[in-house]
Amino acid sequence: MKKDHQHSEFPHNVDMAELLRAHGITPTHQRTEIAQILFAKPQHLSAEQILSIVNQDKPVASKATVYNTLGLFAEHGLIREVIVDPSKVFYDSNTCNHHHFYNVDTGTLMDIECERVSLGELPTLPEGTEPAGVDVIIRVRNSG
Amino acid sequence: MKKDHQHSEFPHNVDMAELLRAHGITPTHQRTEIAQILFAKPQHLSAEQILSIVNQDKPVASKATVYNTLGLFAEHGLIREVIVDPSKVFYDSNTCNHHHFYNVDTGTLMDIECERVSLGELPTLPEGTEPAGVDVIIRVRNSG
DNA sequence: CCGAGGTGCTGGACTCCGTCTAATTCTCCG
DNA sequence: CGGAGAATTAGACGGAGTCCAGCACCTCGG
Repeated sequence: MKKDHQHSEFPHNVDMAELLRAHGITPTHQRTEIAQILFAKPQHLSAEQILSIVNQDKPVASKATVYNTLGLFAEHGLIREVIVDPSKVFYDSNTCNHHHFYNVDTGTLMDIECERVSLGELPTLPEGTEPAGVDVIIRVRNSG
Repeated sequence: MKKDHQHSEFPHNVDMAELLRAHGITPTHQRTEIAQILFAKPQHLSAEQILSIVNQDKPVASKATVYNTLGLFAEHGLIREVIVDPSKVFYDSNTCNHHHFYNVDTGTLMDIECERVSLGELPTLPEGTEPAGVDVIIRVRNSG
């Protein structure tokens, strides 16, 4: 199969390439395509969803690349992993400090602006550890 | 293989049987054995760990039964599912309102008494939903 | 005592998300 | 150009959890 990593005909890609570079990530065709999907709007997508979206018109990235890329983005703080469902991880393109509603009936994830949750200061951490993130998940179910 | 659901030679089992009945669960040999493991002390075990503990001396319960039982216990509020690691679910025998530290380096889970985390009142829930639980997870990593 | 029906348990096959591997392609720079 | 190192790929693999068809055991009525 022929590849064309170097052709970036969409000006949009340039912005994404800059964004990636700004986070210390070498931009590639696959990475910019995935970044565009993620940053099209604030949303919560699973790896499987991203895999199918990125390849819906023509094959762009393999499963391994999607997983690698999402891990890389999360590692560099571009996106945030949200673990609420044991069966899959969601990736959140909103990295502002915020929390989540999770509807256990529908599997839907919604943001909560952090001002709407008053969380006091952190308790003393266990010996020899440093903070790596705070997740607040409010699980809800349909009342109907 | 011969079964003996009805023989409960350990007085301990009686307590567990009562506990199960009090939560509307029919006590069986497998269920009381699993309950004893869970409630021996406050702890966080995965389904796989429980499976191997319950069968370490002699075969007591199959994988399917362990999963069914843990789901049943969680459904009836005897234990609490803790979802912090995408690769497995932990079951927490402490159902008091509390939160968790999760060490991402070691995979260790620790309780935080709820008094040590000041969490204001819930934000307005999404339309047509009712609360189903609040999880606060403070992720830490080794600073060494 | 017998048989029927209901609940619970079982092992083994199966699914699904995610990871690994070995081989290929791309990029970059001397 | 040419070679080293990074990125990507297809497909095999792994592990947690689910499903299913059949068996074991309990209860109850006759």
